Amino acid sequence: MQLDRLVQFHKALGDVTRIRILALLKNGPLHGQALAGKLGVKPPTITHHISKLRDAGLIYERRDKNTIYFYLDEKKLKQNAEAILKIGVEAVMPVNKKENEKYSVLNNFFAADGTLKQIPSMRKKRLIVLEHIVKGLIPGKQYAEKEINEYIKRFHEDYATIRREFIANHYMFRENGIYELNPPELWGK
Amino acid sequence: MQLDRLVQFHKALGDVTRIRILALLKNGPLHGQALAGKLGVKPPTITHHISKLRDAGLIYERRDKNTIYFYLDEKKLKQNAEAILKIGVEAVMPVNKKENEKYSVLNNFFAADGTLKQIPSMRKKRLIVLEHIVKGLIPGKQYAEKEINEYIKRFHEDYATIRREFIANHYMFRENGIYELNPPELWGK
DNA sequence: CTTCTAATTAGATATTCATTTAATTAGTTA
DNA sequence: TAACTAATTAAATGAATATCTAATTAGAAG
Repeated sequence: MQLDRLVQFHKALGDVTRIRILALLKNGPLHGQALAGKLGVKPPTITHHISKLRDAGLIYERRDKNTIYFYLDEKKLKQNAEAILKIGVEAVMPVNKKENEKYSVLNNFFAADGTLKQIPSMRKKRLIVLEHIVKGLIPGKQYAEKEINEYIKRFHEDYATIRREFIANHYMFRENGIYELNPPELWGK
Repeated sequence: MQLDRLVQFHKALGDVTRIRILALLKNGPLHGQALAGKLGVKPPTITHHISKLRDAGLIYERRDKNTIYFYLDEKKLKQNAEAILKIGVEAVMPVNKKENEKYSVLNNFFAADGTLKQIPSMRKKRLIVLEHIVKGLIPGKQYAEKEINEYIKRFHEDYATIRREFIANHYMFRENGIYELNPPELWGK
């Protein structure tokens, strides 16, 4: 996933020692011992940090005798640094098509404060919205009609319509004026 | 220090949840509960992440009734994201004038592999170089002349000159052919 | 004044991670 | 082959940190 690469990149730069390594390598390649000396840390520490930077694709290396020179890949650095500016919600929110559709419907019909802006007229979208609302109710709990109305009003003023939809689409059932959730496999049927 | 700000910024983006928050806020402000819902985490988790993003200067907020809306500061985001591309060694290596001078002298006279390219003729610079070399010796330990020579040779072939400079500038003292470090307060006197 | 709601703080837990020393590997040179 | 050097790996330790539940605060509305 695109997202993980971004996180990895920023994690790689989220450390003083690594930023210093990076700044040093900007002036040209250096080998491990030189880095360790300049930064006042031990060689294994350099190995550790180098491997993180390498994993993030920011450096490459060339061997000369026993000495390995580390090079900064400035192009990759630039690419990654700018990636965060271009990222969009798609890259970051549920991936599969179904979930994605669900997400965009919810995004369209619910305001940022969680209230329902409008009841969808397309049945498919309406079901998505109903499911979202019904998820705030407790399975197995018995609700008086008044309770249900109050609950629904937190989302939308037309509680009567939504309450009827709950029943008609089998999200809930009613017995003697008491409402209760159906098991999820019946929802929307 | 400039460096710490950079680290803080990248640390702030080095986490999946925070990158997601950021991507969501790109489409406009959201409040805590909305973020928690969309991301599937609990409100305290949002508070936690928001405060990191806020500390990094990436978001600001506006209150409406009980609800606090978080806004992405896209300008700051851009500035910080690009800062890593512009950073130089100065920002990342010893800061105060004295240390800085030290650093550039060492950089000029030592090769990347740690060897001394040339013994400085200016006394001030020579002292910096001597101090650097002498720091590899163990305080309190007694060295035979041969050991000292061997040690110095790792830096420069003219070990005799450097060994004499050690004594003349009080980095070490000699007693019955045995060498030992002086305490640092005597160095260079 | 009481109740409600959104946000935050406190405290706990489990995980990640930077650093070190000691041991090992890989490659060079004699 | 043996001796050396630079780098890496292994293992240990201590600090930072992502998340949660439970308790608390701050503001709004009845």
